[in-house]
Amino acid sequence: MSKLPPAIFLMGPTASGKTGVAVELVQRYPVELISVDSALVFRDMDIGTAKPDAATLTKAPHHLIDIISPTEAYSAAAFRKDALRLMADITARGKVPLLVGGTMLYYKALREGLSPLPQADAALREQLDAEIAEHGIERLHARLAEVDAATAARLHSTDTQRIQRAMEIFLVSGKPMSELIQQQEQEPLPYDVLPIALLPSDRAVLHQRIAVRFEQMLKDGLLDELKRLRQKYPLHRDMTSMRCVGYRQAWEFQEGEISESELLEKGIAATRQLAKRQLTWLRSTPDIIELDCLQSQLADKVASILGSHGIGVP
RNA sequence: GGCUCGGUAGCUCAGUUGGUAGAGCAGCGGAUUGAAAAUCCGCGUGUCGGUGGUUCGAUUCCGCCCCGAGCCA
Repeated sequence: MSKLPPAIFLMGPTASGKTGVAVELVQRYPVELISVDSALVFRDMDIGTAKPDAATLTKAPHHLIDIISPTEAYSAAAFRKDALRLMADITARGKVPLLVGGTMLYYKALREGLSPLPQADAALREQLDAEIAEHGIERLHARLAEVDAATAARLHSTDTQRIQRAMEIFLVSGKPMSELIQQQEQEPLPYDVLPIALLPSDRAVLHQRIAVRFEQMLKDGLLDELKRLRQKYPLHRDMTSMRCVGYRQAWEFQEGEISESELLEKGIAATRQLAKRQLTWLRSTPDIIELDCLQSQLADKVASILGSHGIGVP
């Protein structure tokens, strides 16, 4: 029996109430919050990301919120590095790291590690973008097949992003991705992880919540927020930040490409689709403790799970 | 009240010169290694508005009825 320090993962689809639970727990238990969210990292993107408000963040501070500009890029690898550092600090302070958020790839990268692949190369990506625009993705897929047949066979010929990434890996490192990923990072996560998933027992209810929340975002000024962002930063619609659910559709509306009712409909649909993909991840996540996020007193239910695992008793 | 055009999947519509039908979107399932709120893959039975008639056979042709839009009174 190893004596690894504990860490809590609080997972769940968008609009499942993760933040509310985390905020309650941090006030009752010796835990510190680390956000696991690829959209909350962006500064000045508050309404559309459903970021906890300033007052909430004051009483329940989250690490890894507001850490980069909307013009910058974050990544699963950057998250892993940041989270490992923060978790070590938190543990050293005698507290328990509570990771909360909905970016499932980040949890996976943290738990299982990442292969030693080269990091993103913005200039090269631009070059490949141009090539794809001119010759099409099929041709890049064919080129990839010449240098990395295994990866090309694994990827569908229309999966632009992964084909581009695989080619980037080869061009930067001189080695095929299929070879590099054999060398999985060995070190397991040095924590005793308690993974909890908040899942809706009734999908229709989650959908209803999503609709209400998106309408509220529009009332709260999502469009104004995007206007301010575009004034403050040199944003482009292809940037990661501007591909976020809500912002993408708001951008389309501001460009006159869709109507206001389409903005509402498409924003809500995109959020539902996000939730569905998050649920797919959760089904394949090992060892999770499932809780119905639609029940009342959710935080208490989570607290009792922590208690039964020896967390929270001072 | 008369005439015209519509009524087909949850939505928008295509189509069947008569052999019971298919796209997009939505939805559902899946994949997921430095962009992941991204990117991609798979899944299409629905009283073809209702009812009578013609026919071996009607969603398709004809009659009547219902509903919607428009024009004329």
